[in-house]
Amino acid sequence: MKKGKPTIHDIARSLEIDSSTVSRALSDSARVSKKTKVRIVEKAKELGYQRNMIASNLRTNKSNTIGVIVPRISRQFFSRVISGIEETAYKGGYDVVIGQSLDTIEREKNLLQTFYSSRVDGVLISISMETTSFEHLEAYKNHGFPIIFFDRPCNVAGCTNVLIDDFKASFDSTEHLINEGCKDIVHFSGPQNLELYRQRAKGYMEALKKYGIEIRDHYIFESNLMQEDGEASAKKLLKLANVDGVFSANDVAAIGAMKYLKSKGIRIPDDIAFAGFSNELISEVIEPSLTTVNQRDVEMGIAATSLLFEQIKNKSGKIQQKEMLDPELIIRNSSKRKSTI
Amino acid sequence: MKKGKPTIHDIARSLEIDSSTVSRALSDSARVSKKTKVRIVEKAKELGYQRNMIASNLRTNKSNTIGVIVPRISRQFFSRVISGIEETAYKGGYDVVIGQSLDTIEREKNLLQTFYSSRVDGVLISISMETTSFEHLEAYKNHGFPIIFFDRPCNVAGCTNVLIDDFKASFDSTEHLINEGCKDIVHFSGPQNLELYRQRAKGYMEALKKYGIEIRDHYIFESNLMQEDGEASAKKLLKLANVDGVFSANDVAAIGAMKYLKSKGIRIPDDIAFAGFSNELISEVIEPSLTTVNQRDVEMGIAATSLLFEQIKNKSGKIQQKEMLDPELIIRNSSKRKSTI
DNA sequence: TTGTAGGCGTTATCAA
DNA sequence: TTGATAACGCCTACAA
Repeated sequence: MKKGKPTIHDIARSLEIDSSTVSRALSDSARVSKKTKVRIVEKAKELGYQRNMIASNLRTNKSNTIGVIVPRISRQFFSRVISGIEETAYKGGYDVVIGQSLDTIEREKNLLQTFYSSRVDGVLISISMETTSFEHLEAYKNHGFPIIFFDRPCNVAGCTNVLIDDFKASFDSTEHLINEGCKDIVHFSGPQNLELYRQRAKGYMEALKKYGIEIRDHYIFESNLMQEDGEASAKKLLKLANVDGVFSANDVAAIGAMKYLKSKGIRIPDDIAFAGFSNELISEVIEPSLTTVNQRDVEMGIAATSLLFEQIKNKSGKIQQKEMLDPELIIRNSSKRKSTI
Repeated sequence: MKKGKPTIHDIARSLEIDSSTVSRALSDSARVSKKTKVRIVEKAKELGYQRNMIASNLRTNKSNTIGVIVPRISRQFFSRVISGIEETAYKGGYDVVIGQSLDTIEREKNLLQTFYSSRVDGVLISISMETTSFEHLEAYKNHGFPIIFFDRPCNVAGCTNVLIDDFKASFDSTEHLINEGCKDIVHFSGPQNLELYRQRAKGYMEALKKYGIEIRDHYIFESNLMQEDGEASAKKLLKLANVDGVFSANDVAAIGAMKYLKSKGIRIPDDIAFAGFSNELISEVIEPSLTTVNQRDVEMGIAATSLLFEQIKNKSGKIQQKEMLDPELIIRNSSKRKSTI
C-alpha cells in the first residue's frame, strides 16, 4: 500500500482512464457512462477513497461550512440554539464550526478572523457582552461576508437579526405579575449597554404604565445577572417596603434571589411572586417552579441558519432583515398567587 | 476594487516582488529581509489580506482542526467536556468542529466520514448508545487516523480512552449510602450493552458484597435513564418491601424518581436516600439537593485533547492508552441521614 | 462519452 | 535574500 491517502489519480491509474472522468463519476455527473461509473465507484470503495474536501473546497471556493460564535457553549440556551443550527445545516449539507467568545471581544475578533480565513461560507453570531461597537463586524460585512446575528441584536445597517421580541415577553411577564395581584414589582435588569436588556426593562416599564403603576428607578436593579447577583439583589430588595413581585431578566438571578429569600422565611409566591427569563432546565425543578419565558432556542437556530443560507445563495447580502420569534410565557408556581380552587 | 479576496499575488504584484517572498514574509520566515517584510506586512494590512487557510491546508496537508463527536451537545456533561476541548485546542492553535450523533450509529458514521474527508487532524468521540460494534471506527484507525475515545469506553485494541473510574465512583457512592445506614439499596442501571453502565452496576454490587449485603437481581432496574424511566422505577420500587436507598446511574433518573416519591409523601433521605451520577446543574438545586458524582467533564476534555495532540504529533498512533480520571463524590442532602448535630 | 490542460492559493525546493 | 517553478488534489472548460 502506498503511504498517502488515495486520490482520484490512484483510481484513474488503476483503471487506466483519466482522473477527470473519475472526478465526474464521483460527483455523479451525467457525462460518464453507467459502466465506467460503476467501475470507478467500485474501485473507489476498494481503495477506501474519500474525497479530499480541502482540495475540493479550494477549487470550488466553497467550504460548505458555517461558523457559529456564542458566548459559551455550556449555557443551555445556546446549546439548544446550536442544536437547531446543526440540524438545519446538516440537512442543507453543511458542516458547523463552533467557537465560544467567553463574552470577550478579543476572542470574538479572533474567532471571526479564523472563520474568515478558513473561508467558512458564513457566520452566525451572538455577540459578546463586551461588544458595544461593531466596526470589526461591519468590516467583514462590507467584504461581502455573510453574517447573521441572533439573540443579541446588532443595530447596524445591513445586519440581519433573529431575535425574540424581548419587549413583548417582558411586558407580558410583568402584566402577568400584575394580574396576579402584584403592585410593587422590582426588576432585575442586565447591563444596560446591551440592547437586549434595555428592551426587557422597557417592557417592564410599559406594563407598569399601562396599569397606572408608578415607575420607580430604585426598583430597577442592574447587574450581570449571575446567581450571586440575584442573591445580592434579594438582600437589597428586603430593604424596600412592600415589594410583592420580581421580574428578573434571567432565570439564574431569579433563582439566586429565591434561594436567599426562602432561607429568610419569605414565602414564594405568597409574599413575593417571581418571574424569570430563559427557561433554564433548573427553573422547572426548583421549588416553587419558576415562571419564565421560552426564548424559542431551537427555532431561533433554525431560523438563523435558514436566513444565512438565503444570504449565501442570493449573494444579495445587503438586505437588512429582522426575524422576530414569538416568545412564550410559561406560567409556573412562583407566580401563581390566586387560589386555583 | 477587484472582486475576489486578495491573495499573496496581489500583494506581490503591487510591490513588484515575487509571491514566494510574500509567502515567506507572512509566515515570518528568517529568509526575508526585515525591510521587505515590513513592506509586505503593511501592504497586506492595507489590502485586507487574510491567508486562505484552505489553500494553505491543502499544500501542507494539515487542517489544524480537530473533530468532536458527542451524542448531544445540549447535555451539560458534554457541553462542559467540549469547553475543555475547545480551550485546549485554542491554546494549541487548533480549531474545533463539533457534531452530534444524537445517539444513533448512522449519524456517527456520517460525521466520521465528513470529518475524515475534510481532513481534520484527528477526532475525539464519545460513542453513541447504538454503537456496540466498532468496525467503522477500526477502519479509520487502521488508516492511521487519530481517534481518542472519551467518557464511553471503546474496548478495542489500539484505542486510547479517557474515562473516569466508573467502577470506583459507583462503589464509593454505594458505600456512602451504606454508611448512612442503608441496607436495601436499589440500583437504577443503564443499558447493559454499554461498558459504562456495566461498570457502574459492578461498583454497586462490589460495595454490597464488601458489607455482606445480599445482591438481589430484582433490585437492579435497567432502563434508558430518562426522567420518565426514573418515575417508572420509583413506582416499581414501592412494590418492594423496605427499600431505603437508591443508587442511580445518572441524575436524571434519580430526579424523576425523587419527584414521584415526594408526591407520594415519601421523605428523602429519611425514608429513602438517593445518590445519582453526573452532577447535572439541577441536582444542586432540587430539594433535597442530590448526592452525585462529578465526572470531571472539563478535565476530561483537556486530557482527551492533549492525548490527541500527542497522537497527532508522534504519528506513532498505535499505542493504546487509558487515562483514568478520579471521580469525585459530591455528598448532598438526598443521602445525609445521620443527624449532623 | 472521455481526455487534455490549466488553475484554485499556498508552500517547498531549487537555483540565482 | 530573492525568484522561478512545481506541486498539493480536485474541478471544469474545451477539445476530441
